[in-house]
Amino acid sequence: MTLVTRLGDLERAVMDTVWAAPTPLSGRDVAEALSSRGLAYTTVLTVLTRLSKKGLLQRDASARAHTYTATASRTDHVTVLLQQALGQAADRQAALQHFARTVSPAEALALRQALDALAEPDPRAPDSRT
Amino acid sequence: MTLVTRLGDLERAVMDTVWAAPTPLSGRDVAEALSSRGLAYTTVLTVLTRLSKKGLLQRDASARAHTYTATASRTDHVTVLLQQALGQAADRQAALQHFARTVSPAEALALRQALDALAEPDPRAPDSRT
DNA sequence: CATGATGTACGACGGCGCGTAGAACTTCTA
DNA sequence: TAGAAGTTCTACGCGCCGTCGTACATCATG
Repeated sequence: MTLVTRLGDLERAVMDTVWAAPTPLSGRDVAEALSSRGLAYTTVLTVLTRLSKKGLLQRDASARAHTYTATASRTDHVTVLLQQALGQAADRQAALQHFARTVSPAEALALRQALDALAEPDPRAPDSRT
Repeated sequence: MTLVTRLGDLERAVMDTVWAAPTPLSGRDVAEALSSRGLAYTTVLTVLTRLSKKGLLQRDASARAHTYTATASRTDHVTVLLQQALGQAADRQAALQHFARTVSPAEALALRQALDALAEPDPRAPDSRT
């Protein structure tokens, strides 16, 4: 089985469209968003269906025009990709360290913050809502 | 053009073999290493050639039996994969932060160390070889 | 109710990447 | 000089993906 990761160009464009939308989209919606590609409507439908079968989209068929939502956020998806990439390493830690040296300063900072938040699991009382 | 990333199963196995070897390998060497797959010798040769064309291997044709070396270390390769994955994100920093929360404690530590080393660019004198 | 309009489902085709390998051609080497 | 050992080239099959067309279902309306 191919990793869930495998996305073609059009598939990615469709996912981007869905991810960018705040609400479920119909095939027509997606087709319109991608109108610059001059695709046949059914082409978009096919891709939508394939993405659903791959588990990346969830279809709501209650209405006549089915609507689609992403099953995972784009960030979640990227995390999966990152983990998969990391899985290719012989030495995961070494790979991470090497990778850390390739990110931008801003990204390094963001990373550090996330790690800090991990290390100090909310020192304040659980309901410090005062 | 497909990203340099795309490796098939056999291609990956071949790369793993080459990466694991301390010295350039001949087609015969690789074929032997993968003998458990019962592949024809020419199959291995074909893959070796394809990987060379993809730039992942460098061929030394000086001897009769050509030898192959990886053009990048496995860790370098993984770094490319990680960057590519990250490139899929809409918000790279957010993606990294999300990712940071998914790594193991040991990996988090390794990451932090690398980031620390980045922040404090070698306080000691350049040639502190004493 | 008859008819478009709008939608979905299914099947197809072409191209490409990858696993797989045989055949042909080139060198060594005993 | 005849094999052995290597390489190159060509090719086939399959699965994925872009791309649709067609057939069938359903809805809104005059």
